[in-house]
Amino acid sequence: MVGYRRNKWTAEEEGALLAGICKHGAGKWLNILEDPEFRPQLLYRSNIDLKDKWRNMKIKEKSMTQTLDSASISISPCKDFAFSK
Amino acid sequence: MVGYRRNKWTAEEEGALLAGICKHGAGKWLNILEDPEFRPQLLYRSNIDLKDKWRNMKIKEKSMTQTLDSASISISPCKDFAFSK
DNA sequence: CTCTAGGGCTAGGGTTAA
DNA sequence: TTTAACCCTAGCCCTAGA
Repeated sequence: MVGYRRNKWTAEEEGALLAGICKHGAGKWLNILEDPEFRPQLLYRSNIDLKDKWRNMKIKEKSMTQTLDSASISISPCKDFAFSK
Repeated sequence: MVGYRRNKWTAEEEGALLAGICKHGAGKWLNILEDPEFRPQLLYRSNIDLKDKWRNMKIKEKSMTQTLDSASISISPCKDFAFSK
């Protein structure tokens, strides 16, 4: 379509997504979107966008795993986020 | 949820569902499931699964209808199945 | 309470822009 | 060629009403 452009994810959006996953769980995309805690940062994203982004982030992480393993480093997806239950 | 996987329908399962519908009628999902004639092929399906699959099959058929119409072809859902009343 | 009907949402394969 | 972003839709969930 004319004027169409891809919308790249910002660091802020990624942070809101990760925090949302930690709070609601992966797969609860609409819950994350509707949470007042994350909605402001994710206004221009759909639940499908969240799902697709999480998949891409997991792929990226997986491609880094071997490097991290060899350095004895492990990642905890939620350790950097504080949120209300 | 953890460990969750999609369960794609096999040709055998679809055949059992169609034969079950021809024998018991669409909507009689539990009757179909409990029929010894079809239960073996549908062991890992719920009555809700049957309902959802039938809906999807109807959607597929509808999307083919125009093509078939233009070729003057009609489909009889039960013609390929023999069963005991 | 159980079962079905139909709307709603997700998972994963597929496609495309860059 | 690679891949993040986006599309398609079968499969699964939620729940009102019978």
